[in-house]
Amino acid sequence: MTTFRELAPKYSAKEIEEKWYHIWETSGYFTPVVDPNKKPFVIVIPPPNVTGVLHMGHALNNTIQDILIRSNRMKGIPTLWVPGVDHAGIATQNVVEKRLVKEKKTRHTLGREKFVEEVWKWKDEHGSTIVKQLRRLGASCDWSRERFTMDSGLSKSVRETFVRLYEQGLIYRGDYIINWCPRCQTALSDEEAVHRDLKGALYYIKYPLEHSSEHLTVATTRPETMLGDTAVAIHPKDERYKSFHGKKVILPLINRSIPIILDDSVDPDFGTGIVKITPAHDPNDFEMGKRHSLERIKIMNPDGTISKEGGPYEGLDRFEARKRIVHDLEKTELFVKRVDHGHSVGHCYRCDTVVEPYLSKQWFVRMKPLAQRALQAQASGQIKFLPERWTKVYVSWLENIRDWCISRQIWWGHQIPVWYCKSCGDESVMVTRQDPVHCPACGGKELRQDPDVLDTWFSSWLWPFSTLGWPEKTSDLNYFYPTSALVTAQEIIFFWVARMIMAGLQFLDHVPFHTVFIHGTVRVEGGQKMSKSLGNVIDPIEVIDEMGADALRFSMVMLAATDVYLSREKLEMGRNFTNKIWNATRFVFRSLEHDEFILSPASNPKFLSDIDKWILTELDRTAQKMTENLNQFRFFDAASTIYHFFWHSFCDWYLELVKPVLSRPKEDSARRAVESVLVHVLEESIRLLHPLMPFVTEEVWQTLKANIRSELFKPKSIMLASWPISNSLRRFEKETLMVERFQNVVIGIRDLRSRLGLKPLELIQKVMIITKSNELTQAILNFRNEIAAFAHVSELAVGENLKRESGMVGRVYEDLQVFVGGLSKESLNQERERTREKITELEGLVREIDARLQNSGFVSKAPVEVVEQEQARKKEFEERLVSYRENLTLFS
RNA sequence: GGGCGAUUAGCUCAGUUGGUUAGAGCGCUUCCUUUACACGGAAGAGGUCUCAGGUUCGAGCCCUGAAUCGCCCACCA
Repeated sequence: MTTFRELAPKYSAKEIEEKWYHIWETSGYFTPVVDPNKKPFVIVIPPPNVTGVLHMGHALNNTIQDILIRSNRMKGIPTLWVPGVDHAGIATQNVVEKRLVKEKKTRHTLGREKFVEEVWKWKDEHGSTIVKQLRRLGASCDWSRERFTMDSGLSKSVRETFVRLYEQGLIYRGDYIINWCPRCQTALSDEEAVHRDLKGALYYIKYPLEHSSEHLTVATTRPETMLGDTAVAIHPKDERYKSFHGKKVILPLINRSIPIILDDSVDPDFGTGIVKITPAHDPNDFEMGKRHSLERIKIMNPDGTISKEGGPYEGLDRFEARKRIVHDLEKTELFVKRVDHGHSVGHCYRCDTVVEPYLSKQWFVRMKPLAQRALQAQASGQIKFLPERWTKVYVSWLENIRDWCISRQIWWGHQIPVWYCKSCGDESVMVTRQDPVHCPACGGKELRQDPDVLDTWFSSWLWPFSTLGWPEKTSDLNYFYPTSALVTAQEIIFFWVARMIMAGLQFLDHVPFHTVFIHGTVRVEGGQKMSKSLGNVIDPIEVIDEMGADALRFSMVMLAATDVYLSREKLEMGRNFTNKIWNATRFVFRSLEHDEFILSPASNPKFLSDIDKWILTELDRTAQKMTENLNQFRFFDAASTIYHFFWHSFCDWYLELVKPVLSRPKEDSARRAVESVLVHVLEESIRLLHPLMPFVTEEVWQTLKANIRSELFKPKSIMLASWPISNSLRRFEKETLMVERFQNVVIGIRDLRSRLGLKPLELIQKVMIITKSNELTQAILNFRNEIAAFAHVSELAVGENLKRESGMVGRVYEDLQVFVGGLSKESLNQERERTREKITELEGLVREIDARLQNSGFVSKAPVEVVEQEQARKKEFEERLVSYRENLTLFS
């Protein structure tokens, strides 16, 4: 048993964190106790990639989730946080392929089956890295419900979803232009092609008119695609080119005759107003090709080299081909010019290769009908974004949604549940829940499954219900769906959030969550995103090793009101606060002489001093504010509320004030009361802090529990202790006001002391406090010992009608004045100047208020309270002015 | 091209429906090793709230415009 006396002088985060996390997990505290009479609080984790390692974005994201989970759990609500990992198709495949390269193997030499086995092996060995790291952060996920997007249950959800959508006519297969990554050799969705502005060039090339010496000049940024041109297009109303209508041009280098077509989509103002059309390599051209029934010539292989359709350029890499084509054209009269041209080019979000618009046969989900319901759900208030402005991002994406390309030409992922009959060909498509054994059309048994796998997001979008057992009607699904909140970053609103909402509505007729909380992006100081490739990463695990998880969590929350620009120094805030908590605890513990305390001291006020009542009142206010802040997802405000209370109210004032009391004998009743208050305030503070800083608070709480016999410590863990509930009966407003007066007196004396060059421990001979009422005089006298101790004063005079002595300087408050005497001439001169400045300042303020009060508009239109308030302020300032002016006369 | 956000102390940012003399952390200055904590304590300096108009009795907050920065979206051949 840890005893109070044994509390280590230094907080050793590592040991304590490991100890408590292990106990929490093995005791099953993360697993909710289902209570049918209570509405549960549920979050599903944004599943990190199985290839991932914890970065600061995860640290922030999961800290916020854990705060919500832990605070709700303490409120006695059955609370579930579902953890899991995403199989991250392309990313994982890339990682494993890279490892194979070291062994001089490729996935093709291994074959599909062996390769997938390799990936599973890799997953088993390395895939749990991030899951372990989440534990180090303190995340109170229910690990007994941990899921993986490729596990059998989730695979079943994926299959069910695909089949349903297919049956509903919402999945189709077709030849379209998609984004193709020549390095990964797979299709990508529009969201996976990241557009970036690049410096490129616009090449002007003459296309000679057939049977004529005339020519048309086209402008293109991708000259290599001309190998696949099957037309040139002009705007039908473009007067310049009217005479070319119906004619043909000869494609240079290839010498193919291609038509001149008329199309409204041509912008006459761009380039020459003439555009070359490559239907197989450009989405616009593809559409135009459909309208004009143009041939589609694929001039590129999947690896980005020129295909045999490219004639003399066959085999060249696409960028090499571009250079060669430009070079070859330059040798003819057909090359006009090259001008610099900035344009936006898609890049593979996984490997950053420039993607190619590429014609191929892919599977798509028809998104419009799904988007419709998702928009409706938002409009009817079933979905709320926080902060609200993200609603607009969500809405405009859904309004402009395009079909989702879901097939990927990789091997790691959910293979598409589609079979083709070898004898009937690709047109006979079997899409079934059970693997088919024969072709329903011809009875043939030679079936072939579509080799493609599904986009990883096709499993992620089912996450809020697939993790709970859907499509089975499990009790988990019944009890925990829909979930309560989703916490994520802005980057995946499209990828994930919007699609989950669509899936929830489509498959369960209910939004998957009600609140979407979007937190900031973590960046490095200077503004870049934190990324490995930039080498500017601050590793959260290193920070945890060095400062502790609590420090990291607290700092992140304090910083994350908006996007976070992180630096090492900023993280010290949390470290320092952890240290403060630990040391305050040590102080409290070593001050305790008893082992039984009044654990709700506020209900026994007769034993309490005004100072006790003040700290209890502040504590109650803190509990109330924190609860409100957390309810509104205002994590920064919650954190700064408790930070301020604990550090500045509790440590700086209360602990210092009670030190003299704690030097009294054990039997002293005031001492006894103070001990109770200390235990009470400390205990409740750490309960308030627990969602933010789970480890240090558990350690402190358990030490209290081990040494104090009380109902309060009945729970086995602070995790299971109750969330403090604010109660006006625990507040002492009048005493609190008095303590604030007293604090002002102390601050005033200290200010004067420091201003007049007196050392902190140098005794001040005389302090005089002039009050405006006998009541206040008595109140101040109650604090005479504290004032003497705090301000180091040998003689203290308090009263309403005291005579100020010449040579004393003072500070003026609303209803009292503090004077200090025994000063040097130099100090007096300085203080005289300061008093003059103060007078000028107050005169200015009074003039301002006067102007306001004389403004008839203000008096007639402002609320009565505001007018009265202004009048009161004026009166107060004027009184202070009188005092300061009188003070001025005392300097002589 | 469209949209969104930001602009408040030296730095990083709060400031919730308009209403006292605009706050915090870090940094800075002065003092203090007083037995919980120097990862600390006390005191202090520091702001024409980007600019220009407007609404209002009253604007950091609402409206219009401008500038600068950042982010997102987009089929700029």
